[in-house]
Amino acid sequence: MTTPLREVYQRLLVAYGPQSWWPGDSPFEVMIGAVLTQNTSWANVERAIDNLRREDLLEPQALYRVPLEELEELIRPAGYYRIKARRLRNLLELLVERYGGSIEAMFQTSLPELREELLGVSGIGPETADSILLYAGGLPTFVVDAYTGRVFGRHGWIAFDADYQEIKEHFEGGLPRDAAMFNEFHALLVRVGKERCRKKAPLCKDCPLADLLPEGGPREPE
DNA sequence: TGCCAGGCCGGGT
DNA sequence: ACCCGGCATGGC
Repeated sequence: MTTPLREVYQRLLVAYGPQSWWPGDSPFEVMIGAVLTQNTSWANVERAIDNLRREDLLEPQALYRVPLEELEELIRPAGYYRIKARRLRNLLELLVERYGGSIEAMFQTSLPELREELLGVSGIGPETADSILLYAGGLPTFVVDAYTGRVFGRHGWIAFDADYQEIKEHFEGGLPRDAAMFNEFHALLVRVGKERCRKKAPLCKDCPLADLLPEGGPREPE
């Protein structure tokens, strides 16, 4: 049985409506948020971003010039603040030193090339890279996160031990290469994951995908 | 109180 | 090629 990708997408869209996702007033802000939200709730990320906004630091050159210790204190509410300050700095070095601080210039680079460049930055892994490419750059790459694997794993559509690349290819291979749809689909998966597919226990009652569950209810990892 | 949140790295087998 | 500890704040 092949995964009913389009069916899942349609149901989520009907149930929840368009998510108009990834709050951020600019591509740069979205990019910063992608790093800050690593394994962290968005509410905490917003506090950190608010701190940066208050100091007028949501601009590449300005943030690049902030001393590391100062950056650490500003983003502290987002957690992992020391390592994330270093990761932001690494990313800013790519943006400023290679692209002159121009987001527009950065996104002139082709999707596969820019993806590799981002992955070459210490602290930018596949999900963060894809989030930047899709949500800041509007480029058609599918973002996989913990919810994606959990929702599809519990329905038996993918293996629980499938790695990032496998899951990504599962989606990209079964859908048209459309950035707006990738954007919406991932946002909907986070929505249904948060509300109906927590780590501790699945809340399958009233889930828009409930009747697509396999016999015997949701699957669990070994 | 303890568990969890929109990961990723580096060192050890 | 895996496996695992470390990283840190705030909400429920």
